[in-house]
Amino acid sequence: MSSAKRGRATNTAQTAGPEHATPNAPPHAGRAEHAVKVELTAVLVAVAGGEPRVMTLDEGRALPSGPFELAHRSLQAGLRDWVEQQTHHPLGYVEQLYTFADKDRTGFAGPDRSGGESEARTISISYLGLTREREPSEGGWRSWYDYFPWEDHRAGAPAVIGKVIAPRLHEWAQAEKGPKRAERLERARVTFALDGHAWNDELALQRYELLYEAGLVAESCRSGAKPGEVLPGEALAGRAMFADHRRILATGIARLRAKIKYRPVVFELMPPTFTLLQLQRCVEALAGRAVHKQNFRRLVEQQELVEETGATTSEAVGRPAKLFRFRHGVVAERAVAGTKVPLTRT
Amino acid sequence: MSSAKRGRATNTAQTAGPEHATPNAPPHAGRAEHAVKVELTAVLVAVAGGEPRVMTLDEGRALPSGPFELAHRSLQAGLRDWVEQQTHHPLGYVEQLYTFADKDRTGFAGPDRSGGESEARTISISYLGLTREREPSEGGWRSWYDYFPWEDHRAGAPAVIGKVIAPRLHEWAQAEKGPKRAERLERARVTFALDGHAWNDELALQRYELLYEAGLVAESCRSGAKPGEVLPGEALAGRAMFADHRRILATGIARLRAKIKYRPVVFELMPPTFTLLQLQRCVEALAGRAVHKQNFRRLVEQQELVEETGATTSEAVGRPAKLFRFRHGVVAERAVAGTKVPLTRT
DNA sequence: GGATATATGCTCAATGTGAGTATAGTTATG
DNA sequence: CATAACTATACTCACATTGAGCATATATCC
Repeated sequence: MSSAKRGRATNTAQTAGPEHATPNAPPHAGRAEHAVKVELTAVLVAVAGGEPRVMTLDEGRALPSGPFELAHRSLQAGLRDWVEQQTHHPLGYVEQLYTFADKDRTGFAGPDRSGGESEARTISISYLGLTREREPSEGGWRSWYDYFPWEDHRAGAPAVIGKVIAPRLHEWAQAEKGPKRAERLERARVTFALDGHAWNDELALQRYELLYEAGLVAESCRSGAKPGEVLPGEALAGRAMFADHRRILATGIARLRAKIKYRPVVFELMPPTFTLLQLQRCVEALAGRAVHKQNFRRLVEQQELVEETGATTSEAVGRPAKLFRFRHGVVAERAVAGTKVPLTRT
Repeated sequence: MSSAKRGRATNTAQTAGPEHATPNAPPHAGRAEHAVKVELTAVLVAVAGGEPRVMTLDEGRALPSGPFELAHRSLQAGLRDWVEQQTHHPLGYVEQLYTFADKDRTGFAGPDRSGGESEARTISISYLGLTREREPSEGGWRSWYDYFPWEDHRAGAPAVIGKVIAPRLHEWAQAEKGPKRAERLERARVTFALDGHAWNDELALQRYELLYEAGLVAESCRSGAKPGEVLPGEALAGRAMFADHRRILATGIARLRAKIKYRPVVFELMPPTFTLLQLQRCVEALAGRAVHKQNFRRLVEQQELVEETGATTSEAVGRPAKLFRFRHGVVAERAVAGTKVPLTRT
């Protein structure tokens, strides 16, 4: 066996053959490959002013992104390059979200959608990044509830769900019949907590996808809108984004909401010292729901994730609060173990 | 603005310009892109004979995989094509795992690693698939514990951990000093449950990565082995695989072990009817640890995921067991809610 | 000096969970 | 056919977790 036949990268062998007995030959070696474009996209999150913020470009219509290039050492390195170049904001904690390649979601054909002749495939690899805002109002940061107004349940369920979303999803379900109708109704009930179902903050992506399918967000009518579907009312839709960036944002929100419940990642979003209420507000901003104050403290303290600095603060009215900092040793341990969050039942 | 400028796919615009004010222009439009190869890889899992099996090719050295092609409608569709073509096994439940692109992990240069001049980038998108084995001993299926012998704790911690892994990881840690040594020791303790730490079955990937870094698996010495690292002893290593397929497999195992604890996916692996013990054995095979029998039944029943068929079976000795089937309605609901698994403390 | 607001400590009930005991219904074997 | 061996299934118990609420402490504001 020639050494040329086992190049370093997968699939470099150019000839098909019966050499399957070689220890390391990929089973499909020799087939022709097709190149596609690879796009890196970042959901960069910070919390400031009690709001969960996401870094955007182009007047809030796009997430930081750029093509994966040969010069990049790795996917993450490529992403860091793009984000730092586009936003001048350094990237801290980063984790991969999802890789999308749906044909009809990447495009953004409007009423005048141009022909699809040069149908190049684009694969979009998305990442979640966590950081702190540096200057008070650095450009580009927007509350993610601008894009998903129905996701903020900190002061109870938003009116838009009962007044607009529920009835229109109901119409959408009625457009089907039999088991398909029942299925649509059930999806709507579970994801939007209708008819007594409990609100599940981690279903942010499923909710967006449901609205997309039902034709209730602006992105629906770009290319995938089926005839007969309800068309979007701007009041409902929340802010739209370029291509499938809002879907990627929803994926990031869902992932982060799930993650804060079992891994101590809130730290990445907090200043060096903070009060327990600030920490709670941060969690509430992300989860989009209220947290039981006393139980939150109990949890944080019993997990030994924080320690007192000795100092106190009295920036607002009321009894001054102790300042805490994270215990980096414990945080590192727990990065692999568990952390939880106590919610309020109502 | 010309319609040519807003093609359907992301980044088709070829000229840079000041048109940032257009509603949908990607912020980096106009930059040159670089093509890379995209590889789809499947971790296809079944449970048979009380063992968790994974579908392999090439004498167990590779996972089913193939390049993403223009003809594929989507990433999943491409994956299904490849798997069905290579294994003749239909694919049921599928979920995306991770997208890898590390330069020094995709290759497999042995002692005679060929030059890296044509350094094409390969991105590898991996998926987890769940099915049932069809015929008794269809080719290609192997126990995943052949690849990760240290992961099977159903009959207690495997001897290899105490006898081989722990001492060699200790040596590896001693090669560093100061905080780095402490860090290595702590990683070893937490992931391999040394010094009284509890075994966490979901850390399969972290364990493999640790062994890889420590030079204790065969894959370590292909390209990334640093001088001064311990070299692999074959007894320890478990079965090796082509390129980074074993890492992908570890990712799949970790994901599946986490998933069965909160989502009813075991169903995909079970025959239409089964006894509760069979269901338990399936979960145990996946989790790699023993489950408390009575509590397992309590959990399964209280979650109303199964219903009696009315029939009983008496294939082995002992009191005949009732046969159950999954309640597909509830399963569909819970696909979004929760399911849990009671473990045994020891 | 209230009124008001936040901080913080403590109790309680309901539920979840790991574990053990007891009993029932089979097959294998002498 | 009695008994051993084994699996199925029911029930109990101790303890940890968790959602909720009450009580008290210490500030600011008017």
